[in-house]
Amino acid sequence: MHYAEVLVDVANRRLDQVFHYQIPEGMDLKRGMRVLVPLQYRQVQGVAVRFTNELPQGVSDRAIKPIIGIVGTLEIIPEDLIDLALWLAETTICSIAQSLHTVWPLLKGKVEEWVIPVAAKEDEDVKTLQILDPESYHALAVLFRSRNKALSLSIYLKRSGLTKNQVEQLAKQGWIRLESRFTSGVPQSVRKALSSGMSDEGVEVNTADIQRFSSDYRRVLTSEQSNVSQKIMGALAKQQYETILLHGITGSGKTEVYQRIIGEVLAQGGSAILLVPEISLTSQIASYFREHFGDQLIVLHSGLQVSEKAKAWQDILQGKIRIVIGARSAVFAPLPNLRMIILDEEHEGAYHQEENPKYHARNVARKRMEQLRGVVVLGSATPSLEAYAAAQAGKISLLSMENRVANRPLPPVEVVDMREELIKGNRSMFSLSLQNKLKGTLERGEQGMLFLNRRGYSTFVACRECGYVVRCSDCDIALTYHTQGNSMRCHYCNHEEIPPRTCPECGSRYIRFFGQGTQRVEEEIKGLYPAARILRLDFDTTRSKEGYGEILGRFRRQEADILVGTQMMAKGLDFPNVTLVGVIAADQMLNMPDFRARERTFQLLTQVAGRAGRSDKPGQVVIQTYAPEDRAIIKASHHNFKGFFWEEIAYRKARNYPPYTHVIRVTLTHEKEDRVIKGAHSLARALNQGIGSHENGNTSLDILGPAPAVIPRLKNHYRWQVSLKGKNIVFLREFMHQGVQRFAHDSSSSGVQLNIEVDPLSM
DNA sequence: AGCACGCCGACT
DNA sequence: GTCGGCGTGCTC
Repeated sequence: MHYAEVLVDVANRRLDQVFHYQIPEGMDLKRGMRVLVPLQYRQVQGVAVRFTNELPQGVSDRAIKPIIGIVGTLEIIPEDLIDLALWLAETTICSIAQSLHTVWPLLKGKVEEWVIPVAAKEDEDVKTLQILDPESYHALAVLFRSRNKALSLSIYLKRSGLTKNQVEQLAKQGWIRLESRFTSGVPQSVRKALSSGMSDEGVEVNTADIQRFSSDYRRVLTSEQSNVSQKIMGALAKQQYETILLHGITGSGKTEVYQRIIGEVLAQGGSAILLVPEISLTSQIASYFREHFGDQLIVLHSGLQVSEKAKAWQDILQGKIRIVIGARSAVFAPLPNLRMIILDEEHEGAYHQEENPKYHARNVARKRMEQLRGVVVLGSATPSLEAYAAAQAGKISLLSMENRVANRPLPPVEVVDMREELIKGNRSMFSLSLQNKLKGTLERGEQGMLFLNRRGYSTFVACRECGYVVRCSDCDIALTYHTQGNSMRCHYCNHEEIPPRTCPECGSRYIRFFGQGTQRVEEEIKGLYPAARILRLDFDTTRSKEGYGEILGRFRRQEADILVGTQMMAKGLDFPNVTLVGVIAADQMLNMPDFRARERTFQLLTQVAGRAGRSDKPGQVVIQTYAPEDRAIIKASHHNFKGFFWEEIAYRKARNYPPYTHVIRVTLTHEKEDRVIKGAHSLARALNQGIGSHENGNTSLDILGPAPAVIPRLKNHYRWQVSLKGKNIVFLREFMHQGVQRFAHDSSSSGVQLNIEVDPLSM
């Protein structure tokens, strides 16, 4: 007997195994095909992954059901991508259904029940029914009146007002037939949507950036650039997997290197993927590459319409496209003969996906290139400690570019100690030095950028009498005051409240706003320089008002003198007239309760500082801080990445933090507190059972918790945590996987949601 | 996930 | 008595 092994498309850990089905006579089933299969009471989609003559123990031959049919015969999932999906589910500990959908988005579409009237019953019998059972008659009339004489069950239930049971009764009596149909998620109108000639995201293309890139493109490569390109081409020629870290300071011209090496990949008949951290950055870099590579190139990211994405995928599969530029999800692009994946700004957190499967594009790129024997290039001016440490350990290669292209100097950075400002009697948000420099910048008709990594007006609202802090009723998070609408908002769930006039705890009138946000910066600038024109760039303004591109466009056209914003202002922006950059409170990031806070502060300061003086006008940077002696601030002010790296990596090693250790964190959530607590204890027990049954004698392993999560309640759900900590990530994953499987079979697990994070980026 | 089965409290 | 809520179990 020949069976097909099928992965079913149901996002549940308990179904993460192959199910065996009979292959009906005459069915031409191939590996990677999508199939419709019966699973208990329903029919589900699945992917045929293997053929076998054997059944696993405990599965009897009589239990095996036949495959119902093949779905979309043309779309066969390539073998390496099936393996990639299995690897992804294993390494991120998510369900196989979730990883399959991520690796192969064409899997969308669903099985639906349809109601079809039985033709023979239409005339005489229906009239009889009208007399005997008027209610059913009306329900049937709905169906016979519908245009195609068939409706999906869900629509039919709404229109007829029947319950599912009543519909099944009608089916038993022979009036109607119930049938499962597969509705593909890809509309036929695909072509139409794409021929209208929009830019890649339907966003206005930024001409200033295109011009900048174009002039760069015509330039001959510097010796550093061509040297580095040669070395990467050498790696490519070996036809072996290799990861190369390209550390090049801001303005050293990494983009031209990417262009040169992608050209080489194409010349060898291969194809390549270039990843950028954010969707907003794809269009400008794509315009630059399009000048050279024309329509062999496509932009791919999650912001595209379903139809656009489907069309793009079809073009890629048919070999019409050889370069894909996109955000992290583009790392899965099924390019034939893929030889290279480049991650620009590899240190960016946006390469990590927060939803299942919680993957890091860097790891996926490495896996794909291992499979296909290609090259991964990681580019950054401020590499992640992880990547640079791997390079120092010889696990990946390191190439450096230490000079800027036109020999433009990096801007001088002044660090201001805000404690001294207070001693001087200056109680404003701005140091005297920053005030002076702002004044000069405005007088010269130049522009400035002010950076504060906190939106809203103030960070919390509290009573000065009793210390009561206003918190979100669903999340237990301190609410942030926004002048807009005079409201307090929860930055986790967006819950909104009017601030109280008196303290709800003690009744005092001393309710005050503490801390500072971007709205407050805007207001204070207006007070100091009434004539200055100000724009604000943060989550609130980009969402509610004109949006990101619009605000940047206005600033670029110099319709404003000062741009106030959060970290979304730091990335890849190039405004020639900006000569002053001020960081209002560098400590805000530095003091986050996270061992990576210092690394992030260094990266952000370096990037923000890089916004000043990008043309021939000299730039200057002011960093305000209460911790001027901190290494992140000192090294960033000296533009000294290597110095920072060696100090910080020593600290990580001494404290046994990543990359010297690994963590898997599980957050359990449920509406009811007692259910989460029970669940968390049960999971901890399930994990503890693993100790001893494993050969973990010389492998370090700690089980931490169960304990309430850092945010104990979020969106009306209680949260508890259990974590694993240890040296060997492969062992940790396997250990956790088995623990979770045991937990899933425990009764206290039902209804409790698990959020599993392997090597979480923030702790 | 999605469905059936079985067990308990509050209604005609 | 029985309706319906929820906890439990199973899927080739």
